[in-house]
Amino acid sequence: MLEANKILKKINLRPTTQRTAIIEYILQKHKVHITATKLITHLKKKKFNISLATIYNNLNELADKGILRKLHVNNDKMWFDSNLQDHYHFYDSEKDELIDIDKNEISFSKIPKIPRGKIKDSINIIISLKSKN
Amino acid sequence: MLEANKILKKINLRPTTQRTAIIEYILQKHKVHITATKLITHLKKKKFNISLATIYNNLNELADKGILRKLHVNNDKMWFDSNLQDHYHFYDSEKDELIDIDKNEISFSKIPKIPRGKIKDSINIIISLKSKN
DNA sequence: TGGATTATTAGAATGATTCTAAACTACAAA
DNA sequence: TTTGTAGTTTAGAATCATTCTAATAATCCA
Ligand SMILES: [Mn+2]
Ligand SMILES: [Mn+2]
Ligand SMILES: [Zn+2]
Ligand SMILES: [Zn+2]
Repeated sequence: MLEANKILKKINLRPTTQRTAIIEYILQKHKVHITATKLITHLKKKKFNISLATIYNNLNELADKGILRKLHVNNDKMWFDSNLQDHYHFYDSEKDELIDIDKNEISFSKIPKIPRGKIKDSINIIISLKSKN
Repeated sequence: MLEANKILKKINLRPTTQRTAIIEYILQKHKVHITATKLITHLKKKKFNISLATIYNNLNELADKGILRKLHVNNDKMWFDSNLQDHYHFYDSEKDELIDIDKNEISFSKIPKIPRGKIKDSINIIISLKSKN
């Protein structure tokens, strides 16, 4: 059984050709940052036909099941991240590309006091890059 | 001359009633995080009529002139921040509200190596909050 | 194998933002 | 003051990412 389909079985989703294609893309690259548009473009280039709605349905479903994580980078589009570790990102705006920053590449010597009655839900750190002059 | 209009004169924009209203709102609260929709709702409540296009035109123009800063929080909408200091944010998703974190409330004991050929453009830190239990 | 459940899809709907082009206003030169 | 011009506002259309709808198709398992 395909690795992709083992994953689908584990999370109780039927192994359709569309899902398998999406998951195989994710597995192949191991650590992926992808958007719906980038993914459909990639698949269409490989002559694999799929609708945009299916891409969204599945990326969101995989995020719900904890296989992917959703990232807000800028207001343009939703990113899906296959790296499930705690980590942060560089954003290369010229290439429109995210680069992982391992959790232990950043450490804090001082962290802010959380407002009372609240607890931390998630920390999002994005370091935007530009070209050296 | 109104404080708002002094600002407009300094940045070479004509003091229209719409602009004056927008800037007065920003000044009154001193440190503001606002979105276009929140602002138009506020102004309409005060019986001040203005079009959404004008809100966007002006918030963007003020951002261009360095009077406001644009913030990406999530993909829903653009935020405009009147706090020009280097700082970070808590995001209270229940209230849909941003809270400033002063630059010196966070310090780093380790910072990641910037990829070669690139330099840091901006650092964006958002700590999303949820209610305790 | 049949029927229920789940999935895919095209196209419509939604929401934020920008664009267009026409009407209006501020400003300053005469 | 008047008036021409550049700058501004506006309604509504356009755009783009995303979600929804409801019809069709595939998967599953009794
Ligand atoms: Mn953006
Ligand atoms: Mn969002
Ligand atoms: Zn990542
Ligand atoms: Zn702020």
